[in-house]
Amino acid sequence: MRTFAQMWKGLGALSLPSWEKEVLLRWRREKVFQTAMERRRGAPTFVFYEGPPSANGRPGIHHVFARTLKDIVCRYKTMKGYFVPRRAGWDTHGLPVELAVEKELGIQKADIGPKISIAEYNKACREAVMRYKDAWDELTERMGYWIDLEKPYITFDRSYIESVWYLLQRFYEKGLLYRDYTIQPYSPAAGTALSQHELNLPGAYRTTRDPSITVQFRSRKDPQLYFLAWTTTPWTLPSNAALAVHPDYVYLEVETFQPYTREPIRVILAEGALRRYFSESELPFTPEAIDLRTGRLPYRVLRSVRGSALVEERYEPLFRYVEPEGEAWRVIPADFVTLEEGTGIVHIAPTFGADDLKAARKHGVPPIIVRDENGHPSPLVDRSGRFVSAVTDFAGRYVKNYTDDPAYRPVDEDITQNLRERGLLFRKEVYEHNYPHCWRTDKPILYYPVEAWFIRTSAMREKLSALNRQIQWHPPAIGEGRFGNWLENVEDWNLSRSRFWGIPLPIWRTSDGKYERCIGSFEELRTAVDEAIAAGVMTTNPVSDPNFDPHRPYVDEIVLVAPDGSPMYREPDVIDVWFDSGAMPYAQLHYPFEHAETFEQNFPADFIAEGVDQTRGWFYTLHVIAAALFDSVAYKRVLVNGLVLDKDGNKMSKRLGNVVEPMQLMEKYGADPTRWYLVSNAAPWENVRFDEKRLAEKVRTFFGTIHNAYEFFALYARIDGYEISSLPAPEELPLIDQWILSETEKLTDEVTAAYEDYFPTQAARLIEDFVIEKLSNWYIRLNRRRFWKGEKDTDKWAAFTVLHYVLKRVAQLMAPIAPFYAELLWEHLGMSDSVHLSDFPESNPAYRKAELEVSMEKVRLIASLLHSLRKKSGIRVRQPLPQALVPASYRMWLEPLADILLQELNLKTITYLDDHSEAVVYELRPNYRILGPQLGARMPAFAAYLRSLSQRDILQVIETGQLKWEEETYPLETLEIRAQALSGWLHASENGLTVALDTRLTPELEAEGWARELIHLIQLTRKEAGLEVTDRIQLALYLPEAYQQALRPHTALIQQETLATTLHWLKAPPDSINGRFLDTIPLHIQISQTYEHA
RNA sequence: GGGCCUGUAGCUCAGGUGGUUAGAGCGCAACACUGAUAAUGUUGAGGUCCGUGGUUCGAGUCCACGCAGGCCCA
Repeated sequence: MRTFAQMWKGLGALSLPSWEKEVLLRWRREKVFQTAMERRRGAPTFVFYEGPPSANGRPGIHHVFARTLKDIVCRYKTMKGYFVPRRAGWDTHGLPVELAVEKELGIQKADIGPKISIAEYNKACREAVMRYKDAWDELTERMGYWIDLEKPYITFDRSYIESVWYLLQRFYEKGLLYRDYTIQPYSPAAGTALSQHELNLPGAYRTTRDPSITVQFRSRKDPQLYFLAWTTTPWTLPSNAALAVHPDYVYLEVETFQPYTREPIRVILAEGALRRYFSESELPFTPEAIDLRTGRLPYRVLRSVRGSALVEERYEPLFRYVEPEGEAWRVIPADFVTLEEGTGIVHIAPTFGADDLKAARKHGVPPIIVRDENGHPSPLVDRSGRFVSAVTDFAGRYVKNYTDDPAYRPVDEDITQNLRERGLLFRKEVYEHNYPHCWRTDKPILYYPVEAWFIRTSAMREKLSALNRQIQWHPPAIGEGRFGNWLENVEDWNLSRSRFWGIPLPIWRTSDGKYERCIGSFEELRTAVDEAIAAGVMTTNPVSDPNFDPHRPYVDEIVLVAPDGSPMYREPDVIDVWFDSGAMPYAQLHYPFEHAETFEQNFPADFIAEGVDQTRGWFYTLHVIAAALFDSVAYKRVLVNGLVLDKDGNKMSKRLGNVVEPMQLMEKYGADPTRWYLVSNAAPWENVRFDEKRLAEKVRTFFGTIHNAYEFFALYARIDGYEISSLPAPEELPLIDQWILSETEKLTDEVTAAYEDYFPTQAARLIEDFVIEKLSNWYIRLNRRRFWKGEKDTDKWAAFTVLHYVLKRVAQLMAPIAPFYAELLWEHLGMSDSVHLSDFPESNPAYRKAELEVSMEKVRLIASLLHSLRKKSGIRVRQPLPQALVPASYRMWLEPLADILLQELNLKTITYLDDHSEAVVYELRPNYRILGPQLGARMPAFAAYLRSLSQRDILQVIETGQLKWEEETYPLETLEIRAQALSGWLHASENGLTVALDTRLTPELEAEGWARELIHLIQLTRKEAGLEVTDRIQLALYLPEAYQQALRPHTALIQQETLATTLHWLKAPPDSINGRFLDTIPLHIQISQTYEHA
């Protein structure tokens, strides 16, 4: 057992990184995290979900940010008595993994199959995805993020996938999972769809020159009338299925000439596009006026009409290679129509444009497609980028030069020529724009129809929105705005990804699409395979193997049998990885196959936290799955964090070289300051500009201060062998102790409220302010003497006890945010266990003295004003001054604490000036808050009147308690009285408070100042001599006689303060004068240590 | 193009429901203290509250339109 004197060991200069490592060792050795969990087992559960990161990249500082927030909440809730299971997870599928593997293997997507088998490829992905797991685990531990890394959920696990299949089957059974096609960026040269990510690669968008043609669609009901539409992709015109107009725009019917045939025609285009095609200047209305070079055409406007009135008009198609399977070739309304380019009428090819498809579906316009012998639909351009045979005129032609054929003739030109010959080309130009290219083949992409499976989220809009309103968003704006708006307009969720490394869609179909089956468990699949074996389409059952890998390609090898005996093949897609992570509440528990009860208890989450970028990611997919299948929210509360930008507000990127490496940062400054900085700097949802300088500053300002406070305590506790004692009742303590305790209790309440509000920023700021301002700057500084003077009396003991109590409380309050230093402080304060095993403190109302807090605030304000006055006077604080003058209204606040003020400012008395004192110069101002609504526009006049009053008038108003103005009486409450000055004194004012300082010195005061000056000089000498603060000395002094005389009455004080057992005044100056008194007077100080005899 | 967020001192940020002298910390400068001393304290300088217009007796705060930056989506 250590003694208390041994216990209060100092830590020495602040070195958080190395201390933190010791704390980590201790946590590991004593299994503190596990203990913290165990102790709360059986308590109410606080459900937290960890969003799974992907371990195929290194963790960055933004991960530290999000994880700090999660950790704070979980630690806080644990201290508050909740059982908070925290299970790590890994997101393992998806494009980033595939890309990394392809880069490493030096292959491309197209090589999968020919050069490398899917099995090998997926094996490489599986190995690659956990590449940085160690770096992640290391970071997790180093930053103090308490989460269970032993049994993480992993999205590629068999059990995880089985749960996902179960969920997909439930979507399927509810009719919410369906097959359709979607328009996606597609590279015919590479033969593959491209992801958004690939389009965003640098260099993907390039300036391209394309033909830009305006063509005429002949109206069915009026053969002389044409709709003008504009396109930069003439090759899509054979696939035209509709024309779109904006329902609110004005359209004009214009009489003009066909520029190539010179026949008179009438055309329709938007009023806002008129100038683009017809010049303002008057041209004679004759064919001769046509100027093909400038595009100037004579014209006459015949009538105008709203876009909505054109809807449903029919027109003749430009090309009629295929008969549509429905009502095509009509005008439909669409909001996306603009006047920026073209005619205000948009050519719609549902097979080659995402907007086109959307609008066509909305209005029941069929796509222009052909069907093969099996009835499979196909667009008019095949997957290699060539027109199909049905497009007789251009059959087999590439729509772009995908084969680097030097003799390639752009089919766009031929189509244009064809139209021109038929009198349907209205204008031809060249258009320069940014168009996406395939990053592998450098060829322009096509927007192309791709088969896909969708979740019918559009059918759930209302439910999604209603459930969203139950979620508490921090901040609310994201829930209402970004997320809420998104839900209200949500489109169906395209689940399909034509890739390899992902959870395979568990759907099998016959080739003719007649039969289809969605599998929901391995058992179901096993049975289905048995049936297939019985029917002869399979020979063995791989699913019987308990280690069956449900990934591709193994799952692709499974063929099932349809009721009519025909084989069913798996739909080749894998699913969007966002579904993986959104399925995490269920799949991490292998629900419903196992742990159904645990699931019930852990759904939905009480709390999740991730970055804003997850709004359409994890936040969304969690929400959709829970809403669709469980009629519930997936999380009750979500804390959204902003981005971590560099110090100039730029996004961090490897390219800019401004990426902050979190491990290095924590090695250099420590995890606690990093956490504290990220949290205290700004609200979580704001973007943080990460500035290393500020982090370094945080170490000094906050951690340095609290550490100094502890070191101060330990220094004297050690000397006196302080033993931890219970806190005396408040009334037994000096007011200053009562004050700091009251502030401590207040802090406890406020910090608790901040944590309860999921606002750790506020908690951190409150703690900072308390530690720096209240504790260090005021309480400790003012009480230093109590810790070292004299013997172990009750007052000294109380000081120790109070400071110990306060530091201990701070350790607990800061523990969620700065778990390391809090732990260290807790331990060094002699507390057993871990601070993280303690119960979060409740404030003790018995120690709360609100009025004392206010008083002290006034004292500090006045002290600050008086300090500035001393400064102005040029009289140093060592010199006592006779009095300060303060308005009498402050008496009730100041009187109990007057000693503090006297001591701090080295004053003899405080004089309270009567409110009606002639010495005070007053100013009257209106109380705007009260009079504003009453006086309205007369306000300025009233204010002017008050300014015009003389001192005498004002004093009279104060005496009588009322003011008369314009026939009306105004009581004192409607006015504000400010003491503006104190005539004849050195004074200062702030916020209507004026104080003054009496700087007149008497000989007595002056002598006292000298004594203190002398003490100061002797202390310096002691220090130079290297004496301990407790060493006794013998003192011999020389000063000129007059000073000796004046100082005699203070001999005792001098001896006491300098621990001088004897003081001998030298009559004559010694040979060597070794000092100067008050800068000029010759002084000699001679000290020698007194050795006490045993 | 749409949705959302942000804009206050050199830097990072506070500024319930509008109230007339806009605050803090850091940094900077000066000083003090010298029994927390590689510590501590005090004071000071420093602002077109992004801009323009509006509502109001009164706008950093409310409204409109812009500008700049950011995120997400097209």
